[in-house]
Amino acid sequence: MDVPDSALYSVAVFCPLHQTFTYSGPSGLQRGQRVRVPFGSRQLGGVITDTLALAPEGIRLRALTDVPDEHPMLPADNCALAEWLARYYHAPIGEAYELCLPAAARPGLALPAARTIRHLSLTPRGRALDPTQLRGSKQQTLVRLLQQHSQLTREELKQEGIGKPTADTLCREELAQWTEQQASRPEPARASALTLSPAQNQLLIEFLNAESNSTPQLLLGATGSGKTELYIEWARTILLQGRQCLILLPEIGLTPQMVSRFSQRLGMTTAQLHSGMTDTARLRVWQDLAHNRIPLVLGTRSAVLAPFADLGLIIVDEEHDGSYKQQDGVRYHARDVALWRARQAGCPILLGSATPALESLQNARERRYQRHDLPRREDQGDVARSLIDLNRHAVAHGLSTPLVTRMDEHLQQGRQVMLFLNRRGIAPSMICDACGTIQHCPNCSAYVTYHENPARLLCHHCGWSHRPPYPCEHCAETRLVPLGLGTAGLEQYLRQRWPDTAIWRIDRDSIRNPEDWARVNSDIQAGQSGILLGTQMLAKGHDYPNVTLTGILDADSGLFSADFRAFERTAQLLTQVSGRAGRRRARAEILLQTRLPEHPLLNRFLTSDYANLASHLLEERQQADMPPFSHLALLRADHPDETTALAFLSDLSRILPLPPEVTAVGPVPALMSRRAGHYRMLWLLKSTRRAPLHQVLDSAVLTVSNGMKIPGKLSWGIDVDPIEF
DNA sequence: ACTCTTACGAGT
DNA sequence: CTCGTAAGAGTA
Repeated sequence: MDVPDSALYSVAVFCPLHQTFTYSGPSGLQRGQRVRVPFGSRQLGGVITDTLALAPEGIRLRALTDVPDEHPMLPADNCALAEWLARYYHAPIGEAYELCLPAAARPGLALPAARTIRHLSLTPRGRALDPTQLRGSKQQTLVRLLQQHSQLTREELKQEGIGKPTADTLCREELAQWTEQQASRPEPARASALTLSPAQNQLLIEFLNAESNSTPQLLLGATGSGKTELYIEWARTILLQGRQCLILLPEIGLTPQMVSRFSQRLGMTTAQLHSGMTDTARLRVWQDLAHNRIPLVLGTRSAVLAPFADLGLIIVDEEHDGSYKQQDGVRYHARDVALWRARQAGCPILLGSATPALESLQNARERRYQRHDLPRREDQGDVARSLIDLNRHAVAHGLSTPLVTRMDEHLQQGRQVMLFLNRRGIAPSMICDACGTIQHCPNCSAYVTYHENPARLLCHHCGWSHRPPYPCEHCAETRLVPLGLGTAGLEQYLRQRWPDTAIWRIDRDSIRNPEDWARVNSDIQAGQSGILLGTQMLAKGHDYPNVTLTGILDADSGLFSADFRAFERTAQLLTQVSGRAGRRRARAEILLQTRLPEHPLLNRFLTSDYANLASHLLEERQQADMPPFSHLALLRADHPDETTALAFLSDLSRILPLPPEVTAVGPVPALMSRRAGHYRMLWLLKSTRRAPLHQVLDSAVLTVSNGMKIPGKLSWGIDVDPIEF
């Protein structure tokens, strides 16, 4: 028998609006339950946020159309998380709730009517493709497309003969068994003294003591100091209490390696959450975490939004890493979300890095965090750093004569040499041989790069690509030649100059998946003499104990950016790259090629550790009244037409009253002023206290949603604590 | 975001 | 006078 719709609910509807909507529905529904609602002429998904006693006036009350689950899909903690995300990042409430659900559980996604792949005509490059005839990654891509377009599950597709089922990587009810095994181990802290160094053990005891207070712990652990072992041993004690651990990592590339280290040392299977998994696999982990069937998970950015039945510890590895910041939609920072979650769950949190963000170091200075330092292990040799003045030495193919001499010496001794060049491709730009014009991407304010295998002009910012020959944008002659040096170009030269030496290239083009990483890495670890070269992927990856010489080919490349964080990022990158090498006794050296041998940052880097560099940078930030000594937020507007984007922000800046503490800059063009055919403008807000900043952002949202006219094709948004301009 | 409504210009 | 694109408003 049908129950009449007797109750009223506030629903966060999955659409980009900054309000909830009221619906009638059967009584007894709870906050966090998924619903489907009529919205205009559409049916959209949403989540119940509240029960109401009476409806707002002047609305046409409509009834929920569907309640797919018996119980709330989002636990109370995660509803609170969604509300906080919407409030802090000034995101539409429905988008914040949608973000907190795994993709496979977002009922509002528009689903095409077609249920069978027979009705689909997928014709990439104009040719019809039969997925059963494809193999490997091509097939996977097609399977993903088919899934999106056909609404078929992976299993159903498999019945059609397409794709293979996902492997079950989860650890299910092993925990009781594991805990029993652990009982035979001695007391945790003492047990670790078997396996941990005295310094590590001391820190572990400090961490265990810190569990009772709510201060976040900051671990400044040099590369090679053994941060990971500490993570694992702290996690072990939490698991033994029967509570859950969340370990955040910046990159999907690092996850498999960490998963196997955790699994091995803990003696249990560990789960992972990252964007490389299928939606179904992620949904399964997500639900197992919510029901306490998984004790520990390693994951990238979005894992910080997962539900936990009994969260006991959060660890954020490489906490300074920019990939923790989401750059579209709800622009959250996973480290900051993690801090909020730890506070809410009342559990300890550890931020670890060899090169912490200046924000975190300042928080430690102000005693908001407790700082711990972990030095390198004693058996590891020291590193000598020096500059090579490129104004005084000949350079061929990016390598100065002194660097080549040192490379030959190290290679002859059977050592490995590492070359760092933060540009991929054959060349970072192309110049016209006829008129000298450097070529731009037709859609972005950026240079095109040149790649080979296959030969292509590429834009690294929008994905534009063109097969040569390509006419010059200025004179239309087809005489473009590569200009400058990228990692692929360097590799070509190295193979020619050192034909009998092993060469390993590590960048996004040569390392496409974790398997590639693992293969190249085990090759290098085998210890054979050779040269490895790569982009910043080198800084994020593994340790290379046999590398005794590191060459930074262009130490200046990070010093010219208009971004106020450029020096911080350069200091972090140089420190991380340097830290990869020089382990195990042998004295290692680092050579930085520069055209600015007097540059204070580079000179300080020669003699100082990161903490010392950072305190100088903090002083500069304080002088400039920039973060962490002030807070930033920005309003962005994108439009195909530059004046429209500008006009929108100018109007807003004229309308909105600014509290005295808030200063505004602009509107100004973004550092990359045009991207993918859209002009991007920014209006920058700065304040010493956060509250007045949020006040301005609130009134901006109010102004735009109530009555301010928005031109078509204009997309606008708010970025709180931005890291890109 | 999406879709339904209204506005205006070229074509019959 | 109708069809087609474009800008605008509203979603409970």
